Amino acid sequence: MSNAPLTVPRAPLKLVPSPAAGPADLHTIKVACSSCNLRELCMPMGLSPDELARLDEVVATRRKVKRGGALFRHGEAFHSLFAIRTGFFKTCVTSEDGRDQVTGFQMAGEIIGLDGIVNDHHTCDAVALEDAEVCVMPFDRVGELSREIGALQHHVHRIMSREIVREHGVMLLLGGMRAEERVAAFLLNLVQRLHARGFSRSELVLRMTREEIGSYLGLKLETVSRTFSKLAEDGVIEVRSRHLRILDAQALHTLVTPPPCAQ
Amino acid sequence: MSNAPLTVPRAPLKLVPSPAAGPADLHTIKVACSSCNLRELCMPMGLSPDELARLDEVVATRRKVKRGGALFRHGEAFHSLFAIRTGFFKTCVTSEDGRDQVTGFQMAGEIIGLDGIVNDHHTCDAVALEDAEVCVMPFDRVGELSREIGALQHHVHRIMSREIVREHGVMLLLGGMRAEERVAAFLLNLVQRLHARGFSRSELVLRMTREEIGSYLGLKLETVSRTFSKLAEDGVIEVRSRHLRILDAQALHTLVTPPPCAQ
DNA sequence: CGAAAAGTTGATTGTCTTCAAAACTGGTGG
DNA sequence: CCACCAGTTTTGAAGACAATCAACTTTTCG
Repeated sequence: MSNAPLTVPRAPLKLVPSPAAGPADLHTIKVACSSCNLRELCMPMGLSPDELARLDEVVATRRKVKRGGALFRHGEAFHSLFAIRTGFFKTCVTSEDGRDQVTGFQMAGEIIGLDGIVNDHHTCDAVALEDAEVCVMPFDRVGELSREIGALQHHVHRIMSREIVREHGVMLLLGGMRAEERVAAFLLNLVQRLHARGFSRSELVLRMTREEIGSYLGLKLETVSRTFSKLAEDGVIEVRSRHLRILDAQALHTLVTPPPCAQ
Repeated sequence: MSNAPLTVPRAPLKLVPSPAAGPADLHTIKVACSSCNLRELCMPMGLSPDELARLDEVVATRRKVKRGGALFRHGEAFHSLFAIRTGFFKTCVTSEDGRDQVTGFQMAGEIIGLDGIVNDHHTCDAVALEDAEVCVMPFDRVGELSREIGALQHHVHRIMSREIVREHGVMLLLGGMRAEERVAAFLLNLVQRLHARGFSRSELVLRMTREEIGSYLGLKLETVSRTFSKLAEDGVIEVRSRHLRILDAQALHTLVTPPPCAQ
């Protein structure tokens, strides 16, 4: 089996390379995964040229989603997985009594829609937090091609497994951490993923509101705001509305992983 | 307070059908999924006789795990998925600083080990809460057969998707519910799954400690205990150590889904 | 520009945790 | 068979943390 490193160090990709689509209708444009610079984020590696060419068959179309718009909503029929090309999404589940819980924030190269497989219906909403574009990958086609390309099959399994492991991490966070630790873990995770995509290791723009962060972290928006202020006071971060700079990454790490004696 | 003894009949229905194994070493016995009465829980349905026969190739061996023993631990190499034949497991993740979080409780017919796929290493521990037996399904073999049997491929996808959706539910619970709601949701989920396996709809034996319940629900063990006591006081449940009876399922449901006005 | 949305901050309340002690359970060996 | 012991569970009292309520400021966007 591949002994790729556990955390995949990604070369700083230059993202959002002006799709150069021209005036044609984007919804019908054929997109070549084989020439997409996000490939290494959402597609398997080490394919033969032939397999690479076949991979292009997976993506049927692209689809644009305006900021605030939904890529899918819970209850809708499930047909496709979506690979984010540009933009930023949140996914959230809604309980029967109307409570809302953000289950994740997704960015370029990540796959959403996995929740819909089990019952052929989406069980959460995927909402764009900024104008976005996704690759539509009909799940039937993914399945067919998986049967022929072993690497793709394994890749699909890995993506789903990764999501399960990610959610374990969120459960750890929600289950036992205090507000400051949650926020620190959130920021570190976000900036790490952004850095893997070629962005700064210390500066980021929050695409979501305090309320959405709070929902994700199991906190109220006031608590998120207060925690930001506290961290800023301590010189750990610098916040100006949605622009955030990490001044002391080490301090954030220490917050997430307090020394055993310090508890 | 306690009138009738809270004894839960072991598998009144079809489960655990006297393995008919004979004296041979169980670890080398070939188990036929095609004749396993848990098949409908862990295997796809609607297969042809031929496919059914081939399915038997998936399970290599069985493995017994004593109460308190680990089926696998985080860090161990991943080779196989496990289908629980008998017994009861918990899975838990451990953060760097030693914090522990139970991520789920698993019973007969459920699949564990999915977390190991992404990095070829398990990321959580699976510990038996009572003597247990599992079917060992080498993941390579699952993959191979999936390529040939479409229904199996889809089934694997569904199982992983189901786990993702389940975890969404846990996030909803951990993110926003109060102690009483969490405990109510936990009990309803547990008894529902037990009922699907032929057990009582209202009586159950908790295989885990208050502390393990608390870890799963993001509460301290004292809070779990207090909440049980409170629910018992209110006549919603009856608890005697690990034997529990649900007296008012409707009340539990109402707790989990409070009327919109009660926000 | 002006209204609405988002964010900040303070005061107070409520829920859960923490600390502590006692009671119970189930298993073991005398 | 019973006594005993460790682990588990219950319960009480006090304290901590985040939620809530509220007022105000800033930012965003039509």
